[in-house]
Amino acid sequence: MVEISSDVIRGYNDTMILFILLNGPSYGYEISKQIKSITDEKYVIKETTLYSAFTRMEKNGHIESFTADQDGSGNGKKRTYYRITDLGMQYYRAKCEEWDITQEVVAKFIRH
Amino acid sequence: MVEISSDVIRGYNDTMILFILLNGPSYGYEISKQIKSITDEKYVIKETTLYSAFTRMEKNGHIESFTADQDGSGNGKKRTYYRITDLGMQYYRAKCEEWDITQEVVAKFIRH
DNA sequence: TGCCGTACTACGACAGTCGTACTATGTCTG
DNA sequence: CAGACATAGTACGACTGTCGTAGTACGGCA
Repeated sequence: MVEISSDVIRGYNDTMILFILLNGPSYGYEISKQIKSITDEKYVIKETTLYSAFTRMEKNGHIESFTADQDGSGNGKKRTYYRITDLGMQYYRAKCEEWDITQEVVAKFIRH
Repeated sequence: MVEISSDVIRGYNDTMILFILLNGPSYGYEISKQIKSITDEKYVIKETTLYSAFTRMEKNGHIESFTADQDGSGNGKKRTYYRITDLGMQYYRAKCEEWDITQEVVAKFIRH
């Protein structure tokens, strides 16, 4: 099994998180499970990486947080949800474009 | 012009350097120029990044250094050349495989 | 009762990149 | 002839993102 080094993904964790949030607000634990399942467990984001990404991204204005119950009962435990902002959308789109270039560039140095 | 963030390339600088060295020994300034030209100036490695990569890679045993004159005259200024080692070759091949997986994984989070 | 899953927070370490600055030589140009 | 520019580096400290470790707290299930 080829392991993906974090140095490669570094710079795309935020993009992955934003991608998940395109489908509506979500929260830490759920996002980490989705990343795991989307990648067939080829990439599993570390908890600390994820939560520190939230802090950074909220500071950047790419996401907004709000708290809500786990169910709709109004008495349940609270969870911190995040939603993507307009700025986050812009950032996401820019990252997608950047990815195209990056792929091209790196490919020139790959020989099988 | 889409700029490639260093966080993405991080982890592939070494691979790029090794790729250049596949064609025989080379030295810092030459390698940086080659990376620039191969990528049509889409990626330009910083001097400090390059030279600190050399130190790291030699410590890792991925490259070996030796000094030689600029020309064959025997009186010229010395340059530090680097050549790829067997271990470096192995590392390079592993990185190429890793890249395939990385591409796949990141692609799942890209939407145009 | 104790463990697993959920849902986090805190803290400090580490690696790689980058800005800045400095040295030194050779060549080209006005 | 002076000054700019290309060549070929070294030194040092700052910064960012990731990660290891640890701890909290609640619910459900065996």
